[in-house]
Amino acid sequence: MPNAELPKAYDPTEAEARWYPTWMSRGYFRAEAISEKPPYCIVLPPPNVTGSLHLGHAVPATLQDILIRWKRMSGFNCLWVPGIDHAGIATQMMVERELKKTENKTRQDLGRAEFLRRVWQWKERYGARIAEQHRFLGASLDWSRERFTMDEASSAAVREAFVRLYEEGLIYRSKRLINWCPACHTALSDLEVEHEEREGSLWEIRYPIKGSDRFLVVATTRPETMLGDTAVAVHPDDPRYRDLIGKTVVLPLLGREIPIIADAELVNPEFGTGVVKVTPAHDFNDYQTGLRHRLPMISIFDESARTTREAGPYAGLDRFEARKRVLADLQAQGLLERETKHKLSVGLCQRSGTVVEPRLSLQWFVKIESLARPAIEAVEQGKTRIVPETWVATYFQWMRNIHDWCISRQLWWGHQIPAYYCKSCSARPQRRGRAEDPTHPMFPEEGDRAAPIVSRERPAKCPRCRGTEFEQDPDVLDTWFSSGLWPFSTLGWPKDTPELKTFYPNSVMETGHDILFFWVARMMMLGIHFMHDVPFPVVYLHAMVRDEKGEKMSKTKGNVIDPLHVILGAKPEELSPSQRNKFPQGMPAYGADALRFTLAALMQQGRDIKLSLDRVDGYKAFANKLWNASRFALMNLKGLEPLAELARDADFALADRWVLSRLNRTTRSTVEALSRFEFAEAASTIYQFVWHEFCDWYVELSKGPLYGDDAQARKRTQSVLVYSLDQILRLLHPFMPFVTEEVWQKLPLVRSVNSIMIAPYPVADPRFDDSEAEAAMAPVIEAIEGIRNIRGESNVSPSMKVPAVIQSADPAVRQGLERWRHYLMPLAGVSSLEISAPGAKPQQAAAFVGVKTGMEIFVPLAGLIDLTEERARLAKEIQRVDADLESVRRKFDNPNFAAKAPREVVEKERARADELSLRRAKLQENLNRII
RNA sequence: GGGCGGAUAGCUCAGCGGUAGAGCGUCGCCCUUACAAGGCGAAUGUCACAGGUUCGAGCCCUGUUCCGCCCACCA
Repeated sequence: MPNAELPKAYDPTEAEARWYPTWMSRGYFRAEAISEKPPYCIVLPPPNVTGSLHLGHAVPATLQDILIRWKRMSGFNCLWVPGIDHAGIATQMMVERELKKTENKTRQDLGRAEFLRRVWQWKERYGARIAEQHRFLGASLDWSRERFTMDEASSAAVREAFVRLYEEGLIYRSKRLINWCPACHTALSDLEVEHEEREGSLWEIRYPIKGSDRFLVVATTRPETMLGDTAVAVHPDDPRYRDLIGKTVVLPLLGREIPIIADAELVNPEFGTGVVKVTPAHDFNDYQTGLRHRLPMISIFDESARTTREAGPYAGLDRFEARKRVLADLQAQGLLERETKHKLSVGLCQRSGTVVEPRLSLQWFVKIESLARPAIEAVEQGKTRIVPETWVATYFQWMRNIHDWCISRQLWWGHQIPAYYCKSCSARPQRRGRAEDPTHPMFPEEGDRAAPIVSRERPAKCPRCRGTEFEQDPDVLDTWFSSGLWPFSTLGWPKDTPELKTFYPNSVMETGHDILFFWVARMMMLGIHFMHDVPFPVVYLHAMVRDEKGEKMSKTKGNVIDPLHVILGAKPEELSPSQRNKFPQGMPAYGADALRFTLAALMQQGRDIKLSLDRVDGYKAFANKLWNASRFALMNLKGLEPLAELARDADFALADRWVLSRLNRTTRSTVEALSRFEFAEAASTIYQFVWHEFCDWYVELSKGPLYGDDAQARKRTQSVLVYSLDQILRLLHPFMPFVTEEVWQKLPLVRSVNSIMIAPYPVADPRFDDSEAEAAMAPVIEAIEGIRNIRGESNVSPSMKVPAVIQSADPAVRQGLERWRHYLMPLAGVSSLEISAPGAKPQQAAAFVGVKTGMEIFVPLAGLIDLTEERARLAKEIQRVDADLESVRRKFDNPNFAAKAPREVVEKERARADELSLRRAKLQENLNRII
């Protein structure tokens, strides 16, 4: 029989390499555009093409594959869309960095077209790598529908969305103060700015009042921006300064005369000196103040945050150098009153870490309010449910305070904005490298003088002057603009495709909570706007993977783990230094199944999970356990015909009924947990059953009939074994696709399909629920455990059989034990078993008293047991029972307990008190016997 | 400044009103013919602190202390 040749240990690497290509070539991953089956669709959050995947990416791949495989086996027409995100700014930076390193060139050296060619090369390289990593994870993605955010179809969707929003007045161009990264030379959205608390200073500076020898003392954390001050503000009700409102101060260093204004919004009279310098072009508060008071706006920094000629004698300096010079000169002129330590929060560019500089510039925006409102309502009305619910408040808080979205980026890699400037009649788009004309500040309400033509295609003729030469807006769109269309752009939108009809809305959005705003919120807004329906009824937000110390995985920290290293193993030289420390011999191949099961098992609904490779090792052992249980079965199936179905009316033995009942309950709990996205619950339910019920008990109990003479009992046991394994494998398949397929193929089953991945998912069948069998097994298990306890405590070798005496006052317990004594004896290692009503107790025997049934178990071990130890053991047991008794008594000592607590509870406690008293009495009796 | 998590066994975490649990690790006995990646047994907790509600509180409420995260234009 080939089965006997099964190796003792499961080799994941070998099996995993075989199955993925098989499944793929048979087309199991492909969805039908039109089908009788109910649709189920998930779009994979497209990973950034900045590099290869790290272990964090294995989470969405695993969880979504679990859902997809479960639903596919449950009869759904499943579509799981693979894709990759061009990740504009991030990828451009990676390629620029590589270019600098390998060729010592900048993107400007190459020019836009050549640089883009290089980025596309990068995309091909890492895109392929990412797809490969997903395949090794076992992700059953429909590769025939793989997409990229910058492929032609996605680009068409982006242009369509942009033009429609523009025509609806929801996209506009405006000169505003935006977040600018002086290193990346681009605008950023609010979300792309990360805040960090830093130690800084608060400087107090004297501004001389014109025509007086008095000063106004302003407080600032950024003294260099005074070069761009166009006013000084005080609170209108501040008695200290009321008389100065409307007067003029002379800006130190530059000598510019600026007004003293009153502004209740900007100024908090309690803070600092109660006087605020106003720099509208370099601070968001000051900008608003500037708009309110129509102040001039002077840009003193260029795109690299170096001072412009507006800074007069300070022109041409880096902003931090400018600060030093300004402070030194103020000091020299005696205008610096004092410096105090001050904590402040600085904005940093998410990608480069550079301190962001607010900057006045012409950008494209999405008018957000009318898009946000329906997205808020959808969650309020439960059209989209957020799981875990704790994120709902966060979603609302952000959505209700949302600002217009700056979507233009001064980058090369991305979707170029479909706006065209006629070369002959309209003003050219402004060059952003130049400082804006300070004497003619452009206010948003003044509109856009250089109105472009916004169009899906490059226009043929200018409608104003008939010109035919156009220049396309050089800017590209924020990466998240195209991602926001993903749930429908991947299905063919704006074309009216069958896929769109079948799979929109998607079934669930499964992603990390870190991109709730970046991505989920935008999909909600754009999905509802363009498709008139929410993009998905459920958002499941998973926790973030951290390393075992709880730190974020990042390349710079060197704690990123390549999922392929975990799956396939890695040589020492392939590992990062910190990993090599832990794995000096290299990383072992844990296999995709073990990795996936670990991620599922750790996926509690917290904020983050700490991944330890020791856990992966534990679940690798689980795969091996399953393998060996199957191997045991296969070695003992001689004579069994391939199993079609388990006869429900067979004359099952207690163990059969018990395991079928437990299996059935496991099936029910697993499906319920999956329905609630409780991956950890589902995984541990199966784990617990497979290892600690099926393997520990049923497999052991099956040895009797399998090795015995009763042919009918053998056949029945074989059938239950095969049936149970079949169910277990199918239950487990979404979590551990490879080992389950590998084993399932070897089982003698009558199959209607030739892969487990398209076999039906188990359904709980109430007819298998058998509380009676479970109750009947309880005393058997208790007796076995009691005897094992005695043996273990006395260090009796497993090979040594011992006699046992069990006494119970309950005739039903006695009967059960008598009937199933052939279960008890081999599992407890008992040579002779005597079952009786309580009576004379054997001499020289160790004793154990059952917790629930109160049965007394005696193992006469004359000469083997150490009486001192036995005494200590019983005494300790009594102590423990006393503690429990004490806590129960305390309840009854309180008269309110019996009066107010529910009757069931009181009864339960009373029964428990009786049980405990009985147990205590017997333990004491046995203790006395020894003494 | 606002908001949200977390604090339970050595470690990682379940439990969220009625007998404190799991996995890993630790300790003992075992190569018992599926599995030593294994079997059997054992030990281990002022459930962060202080109040309150309740017959009864890791669990609910209030406050405190730490740790972490998110949002926010107070110089």
